[in-house]
Amino acid sequence: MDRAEATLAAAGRKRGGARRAVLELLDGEACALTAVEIEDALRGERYGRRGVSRASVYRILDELERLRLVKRLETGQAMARYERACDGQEEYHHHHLVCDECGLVTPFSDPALERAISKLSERVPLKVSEHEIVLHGACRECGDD
Amino acid sequence: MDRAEATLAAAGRKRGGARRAVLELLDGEACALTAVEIEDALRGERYGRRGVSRASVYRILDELERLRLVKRLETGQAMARYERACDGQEEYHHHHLVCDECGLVTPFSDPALERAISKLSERVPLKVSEHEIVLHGACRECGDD
DNA sequence: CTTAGTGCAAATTCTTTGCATTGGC
DNA sequence: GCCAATGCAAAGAATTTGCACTAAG
Repeated sequence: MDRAEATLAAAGRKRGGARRAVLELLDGEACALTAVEIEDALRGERYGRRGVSRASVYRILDELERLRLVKRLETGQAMARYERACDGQEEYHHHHLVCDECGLVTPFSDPALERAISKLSERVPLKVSEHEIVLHGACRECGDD
Repeated sequence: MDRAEATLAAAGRKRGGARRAVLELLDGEACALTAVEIEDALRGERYGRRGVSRASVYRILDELERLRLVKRLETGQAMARYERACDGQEEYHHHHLVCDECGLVTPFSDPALERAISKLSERVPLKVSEHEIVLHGACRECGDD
């Protein structure tokens, strides 16, 4: 949140209520939400029934992504998801499990995997800045045969 | 290819020229293509200038994906990409490097990473069937500062 | 000849843009 | 007051669907 405020100010931005609401929402959310989920959540009481138009949601997310305050991710579910970026904060870094049956998205993290990724990143023909890992399958609910 | 023919036959499908062309194209391609790239490629000489309507391309890819003959992947580039599935054939299994500047997509594979993934898959609340890894960054051309 | 395979065009869905208005500073 | 921030409605882009027609078995 603080970093967000600072970065935005540094970018010469004013504080809009809508953007503020989006930031607060994502800050409190552990995992990735879709634009529509965000729009709906902001219509709720929790955020003062403020309501933010969908266009604004997209515009705001897009800007936050450029400022690296938000990370956009694709889970193979036709719409993009967004979550706060954990700039450096290891404890927030994670990846996703996606249930292909019901669409449930859950976060997970694994040090061994991160180590493998970072070693790999050094010997690949790309200056790696991000990585995204998605495991697909059936969740407990759906896959209990 | 053979497996494809067999699977399709088993599913009671007839052999259409369009689907055949898509299969041949993907079979010869090492990495993932977008629907449009596929459509364009099939218009070319190599595939008898057959030409396959975009709707068919999507329909065919969708079916092949359901039959697990093709793998769909999202690289954060707004459109999905498709490549042949390497059912069991370890030597074909790979992941992707995406240059966020120019959009170049390159394949790579890494045994250590695969080991980490498979170990991880066992202790996660999901019956994992697939995994997808994408490294984002700047390629040689774009990131040579 | 029966059913899958295709093309074409219209329809959907997610996302972006244009333009007028509102609101920080 | 000036420029960023928003809302609304229209525009776009990728993908899907409906329907008529062709073709494989």
